[in-house]
Amino acid sequence: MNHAATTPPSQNPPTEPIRPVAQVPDRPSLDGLEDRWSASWGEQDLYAFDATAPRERVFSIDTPPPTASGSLHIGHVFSYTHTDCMARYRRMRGHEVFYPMGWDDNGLPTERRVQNYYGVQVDTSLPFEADFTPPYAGDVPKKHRPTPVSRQNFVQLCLTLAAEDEKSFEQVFRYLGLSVDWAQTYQTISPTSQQTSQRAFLRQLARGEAYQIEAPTLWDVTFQTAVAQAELEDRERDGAYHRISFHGAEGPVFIETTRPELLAACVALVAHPDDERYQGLFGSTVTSPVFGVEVPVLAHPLADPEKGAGIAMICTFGDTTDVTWWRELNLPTRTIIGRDGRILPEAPAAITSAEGLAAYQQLVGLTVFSAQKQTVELLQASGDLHGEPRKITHPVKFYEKGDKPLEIVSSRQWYARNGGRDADLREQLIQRGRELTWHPEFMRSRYENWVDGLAGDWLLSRQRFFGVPFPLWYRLDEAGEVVYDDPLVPSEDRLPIDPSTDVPDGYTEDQRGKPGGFAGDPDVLDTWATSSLTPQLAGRWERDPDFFSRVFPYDVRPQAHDIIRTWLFSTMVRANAEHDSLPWRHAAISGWILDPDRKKMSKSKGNVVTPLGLLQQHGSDAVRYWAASARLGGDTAFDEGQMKIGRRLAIKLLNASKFALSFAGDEQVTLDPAAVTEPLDRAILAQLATVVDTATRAYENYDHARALEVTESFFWTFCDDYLELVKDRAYGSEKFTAEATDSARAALWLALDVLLRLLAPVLPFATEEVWSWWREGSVHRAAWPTSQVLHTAAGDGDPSLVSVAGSALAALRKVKSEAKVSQRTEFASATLLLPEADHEAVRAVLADLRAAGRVAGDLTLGNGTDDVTVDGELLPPPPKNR
RNA sequence: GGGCCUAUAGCUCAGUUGGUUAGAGCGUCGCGUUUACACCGCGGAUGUCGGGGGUUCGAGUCCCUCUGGGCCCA
Repeated sequence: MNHAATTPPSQNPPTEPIRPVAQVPDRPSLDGLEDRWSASWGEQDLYAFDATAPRERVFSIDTPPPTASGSLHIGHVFSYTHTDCMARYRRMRGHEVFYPMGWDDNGLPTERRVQNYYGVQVDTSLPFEADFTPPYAGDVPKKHRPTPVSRQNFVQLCLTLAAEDEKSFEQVFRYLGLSVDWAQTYQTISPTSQQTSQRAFLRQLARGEAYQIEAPTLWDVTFQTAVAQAELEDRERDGAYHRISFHGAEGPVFIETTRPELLAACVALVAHPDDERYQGLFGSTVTSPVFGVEVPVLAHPLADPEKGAGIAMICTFGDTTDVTWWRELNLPTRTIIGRDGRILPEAPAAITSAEGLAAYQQLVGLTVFSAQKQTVELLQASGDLHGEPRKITHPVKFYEKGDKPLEIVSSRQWYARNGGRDADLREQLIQRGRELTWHPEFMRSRYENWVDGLAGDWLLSRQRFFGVPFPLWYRLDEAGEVVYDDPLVPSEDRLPIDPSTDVPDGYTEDQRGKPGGFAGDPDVLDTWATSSLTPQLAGRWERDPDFFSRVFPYDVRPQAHDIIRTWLFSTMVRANAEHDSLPWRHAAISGWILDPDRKKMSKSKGNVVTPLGLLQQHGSDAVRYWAASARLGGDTAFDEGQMKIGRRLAIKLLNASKFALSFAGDEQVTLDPAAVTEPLDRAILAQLATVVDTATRAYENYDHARALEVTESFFWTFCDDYLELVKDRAYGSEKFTAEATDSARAALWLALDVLLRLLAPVLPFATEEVWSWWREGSVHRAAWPTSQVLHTAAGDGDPSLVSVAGSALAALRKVKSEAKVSQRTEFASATLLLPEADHEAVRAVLADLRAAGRVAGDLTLGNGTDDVTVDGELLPPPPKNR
């Protein structure tokens, strides 16, 4: 583990100016703090990044850009709070924090939202309409048939809606109190991002990392686009094994398949080379039923003897195993499924018999689903379907955003090397993963697991409308056919370009689409191809080299674990290739929010809790408290109870602060360690010194939850025991000397000063509010506390005094509680029974105990156990007021 | 099938490199309107640390194994 703590740039003791007179409200309240302080921070540019800071003083964050055209959910609030706690801690440590925000408005989610919001659909054949008004805006009736619009109009709608969504996101994040520098915002679709993305692609192309190839490709028939491995997910689906007979020289050969509709696309049968049942068949041929195509029987180790009949038909293409077989066994291609998911009009050339062609005609134009039914009927008619289909459930590959099973079609696509076909590169990327410090550590195995399992290179091209275009054109030969081999590439200074409107050098617009002319690449880049460049986008790569050198490689990438295989991995691939470096030093991986049933929270569950509503209901500090209570990597229950606790903590902080500051009256609060003379006061500060050290160590180790826990737990002891014990003394009761009173006040103020700083990252609003009562400037630009001042004040004070005194106080309270009388009831006299070893400690705080326990007469000590008890005489309870 | 995480009070979770009698908050029950705080305070009760085995003077903690939950990959 890499625990190397960053050397703090400044370790000055706190010197932030103290106001001459503290202004404490009569009734402190959390209400309205979010609006007031977020506005104030904005006006002051409190979180502005100073781009002149030297790299070693910069702490840079590669913030996840939320998908602008979705909606923020509670998971965003959760993980962004983790990041913000880090950012605020680092800022207080004296780092210049680079904390940008991005909006991921590029890609399919935006397309989908625009379609649904405006009730439109792209028709690429339509021309641009300058004054186009969409038929609806968010109020599309159910029965509305999408209005066709041109691609350019559609893109404009995407940009318009994304901009609106971004505004509302920013509002939520400001309300949440994220200390983002809002001047550093970027969008993944902006011209600058397109330029960066296209530039990076051209570099990949120049280095030979990007290439195009005609190959079987996973295809989503709904979205009409190719899909990459990283976007796949398996879903359990019902299916059925159909037992089908092929006709061999020695009699029928039975295979079992879940996809009988692909029979016309069958190119071979395959069994495991060791499978004794089929030894005699290897090398022979059989004829497919219904279509009458002769196919070979082959051996391949991927054939699973346990599965079905142990012999399978290979079709082009039913699944990824078919693709492997097809490639490794050099099989022909017989495509029957089109890109719309329907059976193609043209039968494969291998089907030659009249019966076969007639049968194929019955399938043409059918969906996969209907084609299956039809094929089954054909098989039944020919007597080649045996028995009832045997129902099973099996994993089927889906596009993660789609709802129809993926098909595999052969198509020309762009790919980028990512180690999927290259053991050296793969090893290099795994090594990069080991250079990265993961929080928590075990998340690295997710990464390695993914890299190890890569099945091929990164599919870059998408057949969509809204996205970053490929910055390429192709020559058209004399027949008007596209010449793919030698794309026309723009120089980098022309970027960004749109090949559908821009013209390659040496050509004119009127040559577009003409024989001997050119054609633009119609595709857009995978959104991850742009999102993998967030360090470069936010860091102004190639646009401002000085700026870039101050932020890159970044200090930390915060994100959730579900996108390790996509965002994290692809960013590693790009940085490794382009910069020969890690993109960041640390990866801080947040867990997920689970609903009370321990399931991942999702919109489809109909959970209508909006983040803003939640923040308004409980207060931002309260919600942040809930989020910050969870350590990195831990999946966490959505728990409003925890938010209520956070709210109480924030309120308690206001009230305890008011109490401590009230003792100054019209005098200036002082932070004078020398004034702390009483043993109990020194004890509490000694304990707080340990808290500071522990919390600091925790933050250095990206463990905000531990820092909060130790601080919070101290704070409650501080309030419940310490404040009660010193109350009388701090008020200046005549039972105490002026020096003793001053000691209590000094300790309270010193403790408050430190506590506000410790809690500032988690509770930015309440701490800023209190800070403003008595300090100049913002607590969020104040120095993180060190234990030094506290040690000075505590001297040789024994921190264990606090707990000894606390349990003695609890024993006194318990007597009253059990006697069912008010805590104001006085003891005539009392004896504390506790271990003799503790007597000396308790004697040191006896006066405070007498006051807090309201012992009118003597308070003496006797021998007892750790479980402190009291032998005492209570006076009659005081009369009830009012 | 391979891998990762997780199992501690009714609930949510802490428990450092093994070290007496296992903690916190919530909830619950009882009491209390005390001039920081009723968005409050005080006090009480609550556990075979998932099961089994092992290492050790000593295991919630380390090892093995079984079981449950969650996730990633195939």
